[in-house]
Amino acid sequence: MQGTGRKRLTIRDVATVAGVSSGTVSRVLNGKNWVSPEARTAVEQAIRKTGYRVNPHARNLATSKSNTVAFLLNESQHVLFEDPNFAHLVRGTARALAALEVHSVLIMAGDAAEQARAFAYISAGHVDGVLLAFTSAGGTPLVERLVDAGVPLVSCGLPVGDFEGRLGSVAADDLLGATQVMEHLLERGHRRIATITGPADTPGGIARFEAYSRAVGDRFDERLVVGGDYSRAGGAHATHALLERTREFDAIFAANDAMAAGAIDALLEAGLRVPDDVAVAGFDDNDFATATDPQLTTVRQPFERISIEMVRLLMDIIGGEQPATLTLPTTLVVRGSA
Amino acid sequence: MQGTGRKRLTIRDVATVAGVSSGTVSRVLNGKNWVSPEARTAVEQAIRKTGYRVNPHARNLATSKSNTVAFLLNESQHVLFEDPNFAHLVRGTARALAALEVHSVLIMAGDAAEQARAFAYISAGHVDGVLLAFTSAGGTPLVERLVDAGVPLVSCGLPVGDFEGRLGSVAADDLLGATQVMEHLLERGHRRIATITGPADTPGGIARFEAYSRAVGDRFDERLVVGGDYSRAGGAHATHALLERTREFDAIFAANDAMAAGAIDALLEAGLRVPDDVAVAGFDDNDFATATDPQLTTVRQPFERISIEMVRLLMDIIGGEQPATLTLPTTLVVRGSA
DNA sequence: CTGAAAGCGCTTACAG
DNA sequence: CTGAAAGCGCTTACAG
Repeated sequence: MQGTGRKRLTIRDVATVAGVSSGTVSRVLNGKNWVSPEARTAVEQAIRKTGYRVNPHARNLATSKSNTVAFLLNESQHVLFEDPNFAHLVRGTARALAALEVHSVLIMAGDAAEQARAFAYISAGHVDGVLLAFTSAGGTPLVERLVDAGVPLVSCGLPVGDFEGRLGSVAADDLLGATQVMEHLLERGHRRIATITGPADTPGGIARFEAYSRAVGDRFDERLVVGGDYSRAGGAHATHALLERTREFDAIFAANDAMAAGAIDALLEAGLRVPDDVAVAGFDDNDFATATDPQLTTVRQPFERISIEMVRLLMDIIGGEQPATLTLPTTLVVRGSA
Repeated sequence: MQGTGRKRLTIRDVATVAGVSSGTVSRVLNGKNWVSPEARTAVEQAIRKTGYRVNPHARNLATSKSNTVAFLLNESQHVLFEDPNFAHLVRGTARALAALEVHSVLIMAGDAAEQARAFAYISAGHVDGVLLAFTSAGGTPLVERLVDAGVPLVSCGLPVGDFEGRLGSVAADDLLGATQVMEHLLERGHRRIATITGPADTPGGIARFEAYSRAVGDRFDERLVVGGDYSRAGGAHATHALLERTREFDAIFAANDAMAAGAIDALLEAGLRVPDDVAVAGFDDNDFATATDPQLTTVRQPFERISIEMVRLLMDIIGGEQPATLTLPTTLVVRGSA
């Protein structure tokens, strides 16, 4: 990669220029303290002068670490690219990793063939650990193999399956968040609150519905519960289904913002006013929340912090710590829709 | 990564089990022919038995290659994730690379900081070459640095800027494709054809407009030309603008499918029928083309083949060949919209 | 066809 | 604080 065919510069070249041994060069490269100020500056100058760059392969071999972390996309691209939460997470973790000077790469593993390749790549030692988002059932086999192989792993949200204590995870407090919206809806005087749930095979979907059930208590009416798939179209569809069953509800709590946006679409289409006729609340506080009219009352997931903590946890695990689980608080964001 | 803390298996362990020297193990690993059938099977069995995996860092150091290629995302994620062409390309090239047993990683380089990190990562030798899609002006500086550093590179479409002969590229024949649609429109009897152009800083945008101009010839009327940004919303917006200027047109050629879909949105909204009042044609033949009603008449870009050729070209360049430029033919796809 | 050995470019105890 | 040296796990001429 050195432009012209020139032989690659090595640590020895730098040592020669600086008038020290290669061991010393390595020490300044790695920020060790057992280096005299003079030696250090001599080496630093030599590096600048020669344009030396360390050879990662040699370093990786010597340390048996790669100094890079993978963000694993174990879903079909399609699904992920449409999800703004996912974009936040990829961006946030990349930034957090960069601050620690560790590299990050994205690895796709949508179908079985890709999963096999991803496993080979990761377990061969190309990366020191892996970050994971939204593990749905489809990605579980890969995660299982990775965990079994002893690869440090942290996911956003608990993955489906039995991984207790074998991988780290950080998630927003779904129960708290959903309770916050429900209490807000109740405070505003709503008594017939419908809900559009998330998929039943996702921890978030389950917890948010649980909070809903507790909040409505005795008034629980299963006609007011309709299933969704976290997509905007799904939210609209669910709302239509709801409207066909009954018009006797004055609020909808959608398990995420995309579905809440879809609910508003459907409500407006049906000639209903939001929030006057029906209030709508979501969950996430992502791009969808401000793309509707009225904008969404919702629960903010602290993605920035989630990203940072995911990275911190992963680095801990790579460093030999036991995998921990972290739950972060959410905050209610009140806008026009409820 | 070896599950428990066991010492990592090496080629020597395999050699011992197989009763040969480590050199021989290496030879079968690398598919050399100077290995007797007996030795080969003995080694293969030993590998299976021990579960040995080669250490990529050691191999990379010895060969000074990484056997991995990067797909560089030198745009904000946002833009790319919404573009179905991009998804095809990433998927297609990953598959083509996999067939050659070379790894692929995605690297994001949206802002300046990420670009700097991407450059460091790539030029350090982590990858042997890089694939690039849709180089717009924003990504140019990075591409320039990479090219200067002698990194093998191939882009889909010619990048903006002066890179002649210094990077490979493969693209569909925009001029041909756009001419195909225009001729189809003309054959159907349309005489007042409007166009929604792509951004003027993209080669595709320029070529498609060029073909439009040639096709309309003397009848060129600048009121029928309106600028777009390749997005669906942009296409709708452009169409509204067009309708405000004049209603005297019987067809629209949009420079891509997303804008064509937007054009249909706007036309229907204005109470016009497609294709009866106004015919609409696009370019790409991607997911948008079949998501409209009526479905789009458009030009198919052979993404599958583009992907394969991009990889082939890149491997050639990595192998020491000079960067080549490849232009692939397009085909007209006639559906209901025109 | 195969073994012994050098070499890839670092890091890191080990002496001093 | 620093140098000499071993070691990381492969690949690849070089002999044979």
